[in-house]
Amino acid sequence: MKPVAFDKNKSYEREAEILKVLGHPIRLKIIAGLISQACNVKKIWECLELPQATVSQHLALLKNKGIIVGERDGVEVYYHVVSDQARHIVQALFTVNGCGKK
Amino acid sequence: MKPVAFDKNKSYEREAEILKVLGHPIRLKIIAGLISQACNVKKIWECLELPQATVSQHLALLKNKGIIVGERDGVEVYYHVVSDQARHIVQALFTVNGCGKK
DNA sequence: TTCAAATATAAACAACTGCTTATATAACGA
DNA sequence: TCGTTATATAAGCAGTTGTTTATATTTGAA
Repeated sequence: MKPVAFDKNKSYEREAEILKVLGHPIRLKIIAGLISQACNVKKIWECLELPQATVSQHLALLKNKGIIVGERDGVEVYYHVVSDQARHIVQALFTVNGCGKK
Repeated sequence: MKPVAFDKNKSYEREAEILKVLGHPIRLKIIAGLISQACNVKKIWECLELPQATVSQHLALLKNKGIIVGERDGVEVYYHVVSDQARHIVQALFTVNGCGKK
């Protein structure tokens, strides 16, 4: 049967959470970067010219939501994107141009 | 030339804002509903069993970000989605299953 | 062991968000 | 005009978020 347009029962909690996590300029920047190439933490904060702690905390958030994972290689930790959902969202975000004005 | 992976200059402000606005369970519910059919305010808050003011405020937010527009028909206001970007994001969100775990 | 580099974590605090409650505005019919 | 319905807006407040600063942890090299 067809889904109801406005469904009070379907919660959307999980889906909203993903959008919310990606909905921050720094995290979006990080994810966009990690989609194009896995990377260690230092390179990220150096490239973005942001404090190390700030970047680390954003990475922790993304990791906790299952969007990225880190792999340790010696002293460094390389992060890469594991969520196809995140990849598709970012792709959708950038393949459509502008704000929908006709 | 190829884009740099981590670009401190590209700001992502606008893009992050769209994700942020959609990244709330109620607003996501509203948008998902409006994508499948334009609707007036009363029907929305009745279907979702939410206070009128709450829904109105979320609608105002979505409207201010250029994601929906309202059209008045007498006393009622019908809202519909105008942002293709929003449509694509929601589509991406629901066509990919789960959280990227392998 | 000791040191330095890379990364993570914690505390504090200002700023922002979302809800509730109350009130305002708009449109229409009697 | 008045009352009613639909919608919007505002104030207040609790809870959340993001940044800064400081400290902890992990690893490898000397």
